[in-house]
Amino acid sequence: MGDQIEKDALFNGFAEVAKAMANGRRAELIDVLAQGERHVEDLASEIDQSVANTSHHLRVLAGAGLVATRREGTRIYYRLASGDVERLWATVRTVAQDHLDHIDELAADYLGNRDTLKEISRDELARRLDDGGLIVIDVRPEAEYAAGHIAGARSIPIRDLASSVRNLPPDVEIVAYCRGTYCVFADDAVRLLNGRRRRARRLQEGFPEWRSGRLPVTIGTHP
Amino acid sequence: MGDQIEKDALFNGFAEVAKAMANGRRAELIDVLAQGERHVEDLASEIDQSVANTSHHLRVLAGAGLVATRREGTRIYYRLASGDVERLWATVRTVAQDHLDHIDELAADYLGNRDTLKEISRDELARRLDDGGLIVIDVRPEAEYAAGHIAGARSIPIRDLASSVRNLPPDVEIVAYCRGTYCVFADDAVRLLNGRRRRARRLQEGFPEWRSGRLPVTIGTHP
DNA sequence: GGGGTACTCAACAGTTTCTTTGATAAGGAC
DNA sequence: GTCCTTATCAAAGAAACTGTTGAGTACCCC
Repeated sequence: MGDQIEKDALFNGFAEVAKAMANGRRAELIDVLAQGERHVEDLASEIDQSVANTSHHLRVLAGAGLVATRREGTRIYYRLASGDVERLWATVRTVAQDHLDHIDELAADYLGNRDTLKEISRDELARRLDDGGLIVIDVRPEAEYAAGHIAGARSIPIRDLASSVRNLPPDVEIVAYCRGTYCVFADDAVRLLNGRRRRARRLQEGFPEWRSGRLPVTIGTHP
Repeated sequence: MGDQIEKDALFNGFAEVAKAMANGRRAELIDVLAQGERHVEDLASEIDQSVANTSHHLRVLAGAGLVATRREGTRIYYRLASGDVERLWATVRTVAQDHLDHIDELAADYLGNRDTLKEISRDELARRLDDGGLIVIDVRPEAEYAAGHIAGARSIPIRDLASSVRNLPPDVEIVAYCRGTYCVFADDAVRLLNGRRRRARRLQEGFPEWRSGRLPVTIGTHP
């Protein structure tokens, strides 16, 4: 017991988990899967990769135990293996944000300037949900809305928002949310709505944080 | 804003953090550094690698912002950059333990059979520290004891334990602790003590968990 | 059973990472 | 200033990883 080779093997085992996340495309997959389960073809188009490559990366994630699968006919649905994996991904983002010098710059390049965007915190939204006088829109792809969304939110994927603005009642404040702090959908939604002279704010966090905070969630699409 | 190339770059950034932990030797370094700061030569002998290779891995960790340094004469001391990094390492271990099929086997190979070893929880030890009637020994290397240890614990590195048993008062229960759940030092200590007909238990967690639980800690060696 | 869809597997070339070796820099002792 | 210790750097071969291509397998519908 306690010899060097076995110690190395054990720590290599721990490193396998990190290795599974150690690729940008796999990180994207985990970020998407944190929203809810999706099938392979869907995931491939989401991360803009070939199905074969996406499948390959998903197998790597499955090999490290980070994701699990379910078959439904010809489709295979992948999901995160547990809330621990979600927590791991959140911790990686936190450490990157706090300690990696250039992550702010990369985030700014991707997200653009957020200074002019109004925000609302999770807790404030939770309070004001009951009061009414507020419309919450989920601007993620429909599949993610179906897999779970903030109770009372309406699904308007960001691609459809421009053509759907007219259907939103005027003079009511709108809150848009998406996958999380590093997701651009809600930003784009608020910018678009502001351009149409609507009052709009962005939820600071995303759906995974809302769900893990045990705030009210609905699963499935409404009739 | 929001284009694919920039999105990929951002997620590659997040993946850098995971990549930094994605090597068994670097995982060992993080595990040792979670105990407190150490200099390079010391770390090299701890993980049984050349100084050059250890230095190389430490530069990788520093590049990802996971460790920070301090110079003291010719020595350079490395430490974890923050409690976030400690938390990240703990989360990786948790996920590996819960989701990686063969980690139990690897742990068993390294640690041996723990069935016959008595344990004590962190909370129970914290309660019984005040009562007395208990000796706590820190069986990690001296440098780790010096960097911080459980208040009231005595430093007896595992290598010195066999020759120091006679100095421990008889008929008093002994609690041994080390780096954490996957550290073998306390196991070996309890086995050795049991062999000498002493009552001994192993602290379930290690020093990092004790410290992050805000339980009483002392820094430095005693006169 | 035939044909189509959804996904995985195997092989391959290009790239990156790991460890070792030997050289170089920075600081302290004399 | 010279020598010694400590740590980093540079180069190089071996090993592992990435993304693509084309073949193969599982399931469904007819």
